[in-house]
Amino acid sequence: MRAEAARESLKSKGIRLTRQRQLLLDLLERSGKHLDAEGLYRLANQLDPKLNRVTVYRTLKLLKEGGLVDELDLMHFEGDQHYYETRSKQEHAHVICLRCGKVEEFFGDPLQKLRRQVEAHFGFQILIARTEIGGYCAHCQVMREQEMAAAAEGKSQSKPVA
Amino acid sequence: MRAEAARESLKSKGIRLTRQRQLLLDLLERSGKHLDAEGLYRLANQLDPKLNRVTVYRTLKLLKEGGLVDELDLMHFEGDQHYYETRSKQEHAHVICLRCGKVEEFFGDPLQKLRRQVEAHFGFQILIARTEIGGYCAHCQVMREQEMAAAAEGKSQSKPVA
DNA sequence: GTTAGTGCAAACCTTTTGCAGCTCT
DNA sequence: AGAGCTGCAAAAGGTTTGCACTAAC
Repeated sequence: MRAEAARESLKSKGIRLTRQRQLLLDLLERSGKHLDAEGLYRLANQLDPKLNRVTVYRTLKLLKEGGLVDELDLMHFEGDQHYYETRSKQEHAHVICLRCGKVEEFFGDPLQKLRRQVEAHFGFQILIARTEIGGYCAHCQVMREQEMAAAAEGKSQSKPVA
Repeated sequence: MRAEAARESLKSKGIRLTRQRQLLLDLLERSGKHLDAEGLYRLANQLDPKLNRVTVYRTLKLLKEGGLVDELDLMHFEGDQHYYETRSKQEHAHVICLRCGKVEEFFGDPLQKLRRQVEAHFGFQILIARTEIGGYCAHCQVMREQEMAAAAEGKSQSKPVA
């Protein structure tokens, strides 16, 4: 259904819906989100071993320019690559745990309010908005405390606490 | 004043305040914000021709890890480099015009509200938050309309509007 | 005097480009 | 037929690393 819309959108711009592009678009929509170019390439390459990494980059660029996918950085948790997600849902922020890498999505009115205020305040026409939040998830906050305690103990090994 | 705090913060971590680091920190604080590594390098290099690009990268990494500077992407308007600003002011969003590249800063309560909601909703401990908004500034909206009109006319040159 | 930091060169990773051949329409 | 697209190889842009030398504490 979503895929249909995408296809229409591309066709209307005189962009060819080749076998490779269908594959990539499908994978982006199906597979859990936040794939980077390399990840998408690996998935695609399993299904079509001839498909080239360059085609992935070119297709992602195309979809991004066409407004069909959004580009994310996810706080560069793993490196400097970009991640992509289909522009399906409502606007949301990405919340990334800097310890375990888990990504949560947050929907909420502050995002819409922010958008409206920026438009009003600057007379700005918003095309893309991206909010990324980094920190520690509930689980990793606990883990970190343990890690810190362990590290402190390790340090005072030769001079144990009285 | 700000510089002092930064120096203290570094010293307390046993990090040496070398000539190069002082220079870079000063430049980051003085010069208008949103410098990327290369821009900072060029500024620094004029004052100390021996200072190496690598030192800039290493120092930026250090300052980022120490929470003294924030890293921005600015929607990758000019490329895939990162930009840096000292963590002086209150939290703000960056609003980037995708035509002229101008960067505005937006302060406003939606940002704090968002932060509080995310913390409450996920039990998340936020370390960094980044909001970047891309689109067209008031001025460029007008320019774009003119450009579009001109382009349309160019296209229909051989077949002018009746 | 130690330990941390610098400079230099070279490597690295991600992404882009040039070009010849292939493929949709 | 012809514009658009792909694959391959090679280059580019941004950043990191290994190592010997230097400087801060």
